[in-house]
Amino acid sequence: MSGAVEPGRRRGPTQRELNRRATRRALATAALELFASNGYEATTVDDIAARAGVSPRTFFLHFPTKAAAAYPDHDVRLRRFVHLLGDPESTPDPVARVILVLRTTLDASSSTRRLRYQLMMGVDELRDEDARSDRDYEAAIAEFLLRGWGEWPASVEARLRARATANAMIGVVRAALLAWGEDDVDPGPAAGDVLDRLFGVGISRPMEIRRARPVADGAAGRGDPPAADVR
Amino acid sequence: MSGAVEPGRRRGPTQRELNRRATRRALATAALELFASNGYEATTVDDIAARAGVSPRTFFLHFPTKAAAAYPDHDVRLRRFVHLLGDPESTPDPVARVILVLRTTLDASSSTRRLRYQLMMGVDELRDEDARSDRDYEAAIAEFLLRGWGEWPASVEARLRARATANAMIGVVRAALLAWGEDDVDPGPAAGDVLDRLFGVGISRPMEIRRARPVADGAAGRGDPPAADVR
DNA sequence: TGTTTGAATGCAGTCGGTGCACCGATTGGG
DNA sequence: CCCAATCGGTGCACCGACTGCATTCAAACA
Repeated sequence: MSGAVEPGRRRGPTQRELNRRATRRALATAALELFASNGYEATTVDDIAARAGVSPRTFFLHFPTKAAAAYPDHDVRLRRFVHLLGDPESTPDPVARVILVLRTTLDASSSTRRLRYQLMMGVDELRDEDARSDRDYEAAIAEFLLRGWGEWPASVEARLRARATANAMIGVVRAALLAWGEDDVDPGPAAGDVLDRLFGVGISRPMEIRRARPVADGAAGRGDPPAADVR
Repeated sequence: MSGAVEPGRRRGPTQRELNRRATRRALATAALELFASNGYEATTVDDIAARAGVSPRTFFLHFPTKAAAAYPDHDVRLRRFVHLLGDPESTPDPVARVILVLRTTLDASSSTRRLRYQLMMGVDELRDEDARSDRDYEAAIAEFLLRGWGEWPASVEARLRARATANAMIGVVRAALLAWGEDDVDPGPAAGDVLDRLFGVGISRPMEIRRARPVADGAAGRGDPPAADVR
């Protein structure tokens, strides 16, 4: 009865892990609330820790910087994104696929999320954090493109092409998100259309995202990611 | 004889201004040397100030952050860039013009500059600073495009289009610069070619840059900018 | 010459972030 | 069921970036 791991029966997270996640979550929400109400600069890490009911030292056990607390689920989203991208072998045109996924990812935009986004973009340090996260997306896209083009390992030219393409795409997405924040332009279609025109791809409509099957790479997948979300 | 500013006769900078520039320069070079020899993190602001022979407090009179000292001439370069862009009225296709200018700007790449660039890109905080400066270029390009398109003031769609275009371009340039840093790919042609393909523009060769005439907007120009430089 | 300006300074203090030693609860093994 | 290892959380001392404020001194100017 001690926990032999039967295959197919997933062993739940330990109590320690649960507690850990709880404090992390508490810190993240406390941070967000304080950022929203008092402003980013006016909020000290001590404030956040106090509100979350933990020691200040603990904060840095969960987030490397104050700014990072504003993007608590970056890695989850990134994983989700890569996951949506899926297997490069399966797509005839990797570029089109990336555009599709980007459009889809951007299509879920709630108004509270918009407020949060506006808040972030108004603070230099958080914009930096955002740009930093973009680099991860860029890397993911570039790698996907290279694999999709059958260039792996990649030549110098192919790497340049892939990165340039990825960066250009990210750039368009940034613009769309900015427009979303400032003028309430729906970022999904906006980015999608511009990307289509730029890369000469045919019309691409958002894909179905509910219950996407995990990619078949055998790794211990953490279950199906929930619906996509804005960035 | 008090200072009636005769037109055509430019009044030299005051002694104070010269001193100021001197200390600023001393700080910048001290910073760069220390960053290069000891690494960015290992270098304290006090070190920089000491090497520049100036009080630590003075550092922050010239640069807002430690990282900013690594990009002491950002505004000069930006001005130069805008200046090269020139009058939007004069160009049939603003996009082509931007590409031309970008290519030209990137074409001047020295090997010491490359070392410096590699150094920068290896440090997260300096990459952030770099990304921050990119935002200024993006804004400049976007505005130029809008004016060139005759969209001023701009509609929401036009703004999105302009910003998306500008961001995409900057993205390609980033990729080219990265390739330059990692694989010694000449960034000017690399970025130019990709941009040409992406935006469907005809072949664009680097423009003549020596002694470009100042833009005729009457403002007290600080004289002709010297030859263009990498970013 | 005398007054004003403003760059540079010194000082005290805030805040973000780290290394370290330690505590105490969960965990897993016997 | 108990013991030992583990590991998240804590307190403390500390560093370095950055700021506000009052002061100084040389350049600018009338």
